[in-house]
Amino acid sequence: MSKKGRIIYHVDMNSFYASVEMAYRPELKGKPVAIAGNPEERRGIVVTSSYEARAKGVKTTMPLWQAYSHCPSLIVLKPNFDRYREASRHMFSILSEITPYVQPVSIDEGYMDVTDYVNEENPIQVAENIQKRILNELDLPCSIGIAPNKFLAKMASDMKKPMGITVLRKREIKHKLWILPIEEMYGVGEKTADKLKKIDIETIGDLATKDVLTLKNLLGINGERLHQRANGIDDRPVDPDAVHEFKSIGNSTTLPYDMTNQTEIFKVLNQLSEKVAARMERKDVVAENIQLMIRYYDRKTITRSKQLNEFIETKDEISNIAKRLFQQHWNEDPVRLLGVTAQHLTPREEMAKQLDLFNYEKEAEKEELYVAMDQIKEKYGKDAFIKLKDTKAKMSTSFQKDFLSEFRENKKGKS
DNA sequence: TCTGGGGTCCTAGGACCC
DNA sequence: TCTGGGGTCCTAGGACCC
Repeated sequence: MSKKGRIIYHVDMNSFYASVEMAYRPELKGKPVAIAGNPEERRGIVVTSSYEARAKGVKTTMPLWQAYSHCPSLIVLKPNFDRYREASRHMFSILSEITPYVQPVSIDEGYMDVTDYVNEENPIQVAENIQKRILNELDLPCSIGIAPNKFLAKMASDMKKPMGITVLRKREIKHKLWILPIEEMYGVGEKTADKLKKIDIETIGDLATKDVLTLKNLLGINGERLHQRANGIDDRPVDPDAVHEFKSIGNSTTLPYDMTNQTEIFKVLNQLSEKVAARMERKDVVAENIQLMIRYYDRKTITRSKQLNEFIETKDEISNIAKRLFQQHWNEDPVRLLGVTAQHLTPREEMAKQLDLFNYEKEAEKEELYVAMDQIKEKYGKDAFIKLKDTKAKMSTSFQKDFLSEFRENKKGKS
């Protein structure tokens, strides 16, 4: 597939959680609605809010009390993740009717490569149909960006909300993209924006026309990449399989109050480990690394991990490692948040293959060891060999390895 | 009485091997 | 009796996104 002629959509649901709630309860329509983690507690923050709430100054990640102060009539709801997942599945199934090249990137957005499924003439028409179907079948608004690559499609879908369809062609970059402030660029967060502003980069255009070397020195490889993106270059393919490739599964929780009692803390670690184990089982994966996260009362956060030389999967295996890590690294300060994450995941089927290979290698090594010993017997006589055999039982694995590599070297030298 | 919970990717130093 | 450079793994932390 040629890179030049791609047509990529980025479909982005508008204030997704709030919109789903409004679809379920139409009486909420037109009202300021916010979804918050735990509305009963002071620690809740706004996860999503309706456009009516946003108009009053309510913003994502804002603490609830602050949101109320901006908008006293705010209706705050608990998240119903099952509903959101259900709506998400339905939405993606609509997209998948157009093309199999659909890559979900989160619960409420995804990319589509429609190059082979859309005539040159009608990409906008196709996008309109998608938008209408999602609205008719789910009562949910979305915005769609249409562009020759993922980055531009992502930026385009942000340009008109809600219910927008925006085309961003290569030749329109200068007047549609470059005029945007640098902090609106996907991939530029607070820290990077600050750094860029220090060298007088205020807009995406400033970034695009800056020399790459300066950017590389400032931001490393990311500087190079951002420069490319700002110039409309992005070759990343739409990868429908990316969803299945899990790198980690973790659960974390901000504690109802700061804890210093280890028994209480261990109880939480058990609960978190149980959740992680359950999700691992659902995804049918095993882990080789466990990470513990501790956030202290002052928000200072540390992560500590343990690489294992075996595959683990049960809640006890996970929680034992998490608890050990905790004991090793806790500084006895009050703990605000705990997290347990399983990393280096392997699908169970692949694990079986890997174990087979491992065993095979062990067997092969054993064979080699025997051959080496036979040679020693020949060379130095039976007595020497018997002595060697006695010590063999005491040989550590690492010693055996050294022994083998030496043997291999000698063999190489001879042949 | 600020700031959740789910992730991904990158960096950088030290260990270890060749 | 002095000392290179590349590759990979492990660990910890940081930036970013939704």
